[in-house]
Amino acid sequence: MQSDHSQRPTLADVARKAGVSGKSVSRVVNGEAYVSAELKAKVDAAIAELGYVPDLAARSLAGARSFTISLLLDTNGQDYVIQLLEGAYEACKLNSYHLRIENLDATASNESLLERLDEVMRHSRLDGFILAPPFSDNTAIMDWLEERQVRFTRVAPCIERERSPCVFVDDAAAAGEIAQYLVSKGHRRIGLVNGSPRHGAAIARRTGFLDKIAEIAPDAELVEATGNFRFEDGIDAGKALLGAGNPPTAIFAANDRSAAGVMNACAQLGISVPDDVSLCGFDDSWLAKLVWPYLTTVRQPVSDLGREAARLLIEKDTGEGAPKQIMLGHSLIERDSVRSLDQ
Amino acid sequence: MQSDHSQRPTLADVARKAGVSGKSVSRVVNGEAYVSAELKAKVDAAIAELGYVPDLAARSLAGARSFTISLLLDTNGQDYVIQLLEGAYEACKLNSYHLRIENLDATASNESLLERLDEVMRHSRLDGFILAPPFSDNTAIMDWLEERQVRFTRVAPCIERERSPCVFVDDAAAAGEIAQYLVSKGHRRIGLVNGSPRHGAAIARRTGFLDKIAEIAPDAELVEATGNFRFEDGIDAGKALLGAGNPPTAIFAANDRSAAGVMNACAQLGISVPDDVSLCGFDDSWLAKLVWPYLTTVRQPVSDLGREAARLLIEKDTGEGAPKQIMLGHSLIERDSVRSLDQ
DNA sequence: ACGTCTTATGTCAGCGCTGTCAAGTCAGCG
DNA sequence: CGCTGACTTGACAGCGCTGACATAAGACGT
Repeated sequence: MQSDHSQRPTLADVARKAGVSGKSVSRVVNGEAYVSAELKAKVDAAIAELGYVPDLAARSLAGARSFTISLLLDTNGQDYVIQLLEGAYEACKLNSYHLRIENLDATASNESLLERLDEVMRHSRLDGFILAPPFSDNTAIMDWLEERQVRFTRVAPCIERERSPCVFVDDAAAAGEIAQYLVSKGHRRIGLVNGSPRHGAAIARRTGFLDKIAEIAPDAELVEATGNFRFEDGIDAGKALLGAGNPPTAIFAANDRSAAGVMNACAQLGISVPDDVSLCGFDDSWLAKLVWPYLTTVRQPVSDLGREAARLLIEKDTGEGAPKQIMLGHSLIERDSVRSLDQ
Repeated sequence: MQSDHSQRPTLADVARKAGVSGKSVSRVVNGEAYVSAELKAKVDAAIAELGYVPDLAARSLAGARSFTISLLLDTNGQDYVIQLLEGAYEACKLNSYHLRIENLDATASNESLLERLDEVMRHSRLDGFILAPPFSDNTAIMDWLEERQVRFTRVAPCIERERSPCVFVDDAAAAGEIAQYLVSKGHRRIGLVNGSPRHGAAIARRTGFLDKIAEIAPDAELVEATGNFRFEDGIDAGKALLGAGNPPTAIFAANDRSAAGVMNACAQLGISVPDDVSLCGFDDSWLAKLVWPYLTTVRQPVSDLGREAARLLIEKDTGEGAPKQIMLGHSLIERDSVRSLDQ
């Protein structure tokens, strides 16, 4: 019944076909040193012919590595989660790794987070962790991991970037570009909807925005509103900013979600975007095209962030002198929510 | 260096502590038959004391099962993906299973889908698949899987439900409830924004809605618009429905996303929701609370669907006479996008 | 010519578990 | 009272791979 039990060729099959020892095949597969080009060629040929794929279970049982990494994130209300996942998965697939998702509640106490982590660790062998925001800035988790000598990489950390391999975008520069863009469109009275003070990224975006404005248009008026990255915050901020006298001609919201909120406030107030007020978001999440007009925003290469973070973790062995901190580029996505005042 | 190499207790440790053979521990862990209560008690005590957790890698290497299942879905534009994932993950975690995500492009040809599946199968041992929409209605995939005797369960299938274990909600009944609700609010001129004809669910929703209207308010006027579940479709449909003379007083869109599109069309047309037109969506996805006013919609217990689908797959052994087709309840979520005409 | 180091390949045990088979125990039964 | 068959437990090989170690063949220095 189970005799057909997966015809998958084994390492031994490859060895037989190539006329070498099993260990040699293993060496080739793992890219170990001291393998002659000739032997490698023979083995590679046999592998290709048989369509051999190493068995993960056997590898992790026999060796020190588990070929499994874990992604720590909070799916709650985060629009980039899927893209992050996609990127990380891709990198894992490419390297024959498993990816485990660990969905934690970012608002939970550090103790309960660590407890959960402990549970995770004792339930499966893990080669390392990817820390997604806001865990990428959680020093308690980093301490805990380091203490246990567990490797980890971080996505979009804002603090202690040299503490681990990490990938990020330059939030401040990106926000600065938005500032530059709005100023170039003639805006001089600008509203700013801030993000959660718990996210370092929110602070970087604010600072980058403000600094750039001060640099290129010191005469500009700025009005800030507090926020927390949520849709409702955007609504409130939008009402606060636009309901008062002398409203700004443009608003920059720290993420797309709160920008969508601002847009809704506009709809409620009978204000037209972009005719009456221009609007910029941040993230280029799927939300940016679920509002009308489509949102001008900054694209973060989120799936690339996920992919690179996974790659950094996986390639610890191979990756040698490569820089451990990777900054990825962002780009301003011009859509329809900003209008020029110069005409 | 690697001497501390995970203190995880092994089956042998448990056996020693309990004074029984390793095989007996294995029997208890796997809930096999022919184990005396006495032995089970001893073993359970030892397991608890040691905090023993079976090693997945060793289990799958030694046994026939891999303790890994795969979830086939298309993340593209689907708002329920994360919830589905969460549910499936939870069930897996609970049973010490691994979950692999396979993200396929639903618009690809069946050949390329099957090719991809083949690749997936030869790269990892898999105990089975969960087919999410629209793959849950793909007979080519089902044929292929059955041919290879690979087990699978389906989420929200619309055709051949008895063909495999599956979980679903009664789309037709849910749409009928929306119909009833709108009629009870006094609406008699109603618009319908249809979903993708490729999704069986879209057809069920339409039929359920129409049938119920015919039953309880045969005098009602219905206007249909084609759609494809997308935001843009909602915009187009909304404009078509509301731009013409004698517009409907209420609109039912086949999913939240296109409902959001309708809402945008309203904003563009200067039509107020719900004052000028009432609006219902379907899914209760995140989007329902990312529009203003919040969307009245039908909640599908998506994460439960995921969880149950995984459970059905995992418990094939244990689950005996249990029904293989599970229908989960839906519920109408009344928010702010519908108004009563009776006052 | 001989030891020594580097390179290249092979042998073999064993990771932690389960499948198979064997070996017991004990009830019921002719 | 011995025998069948349903239970209950254990011994042991081996899943597919890698780590540790052994071995062998040049390269090099003295």
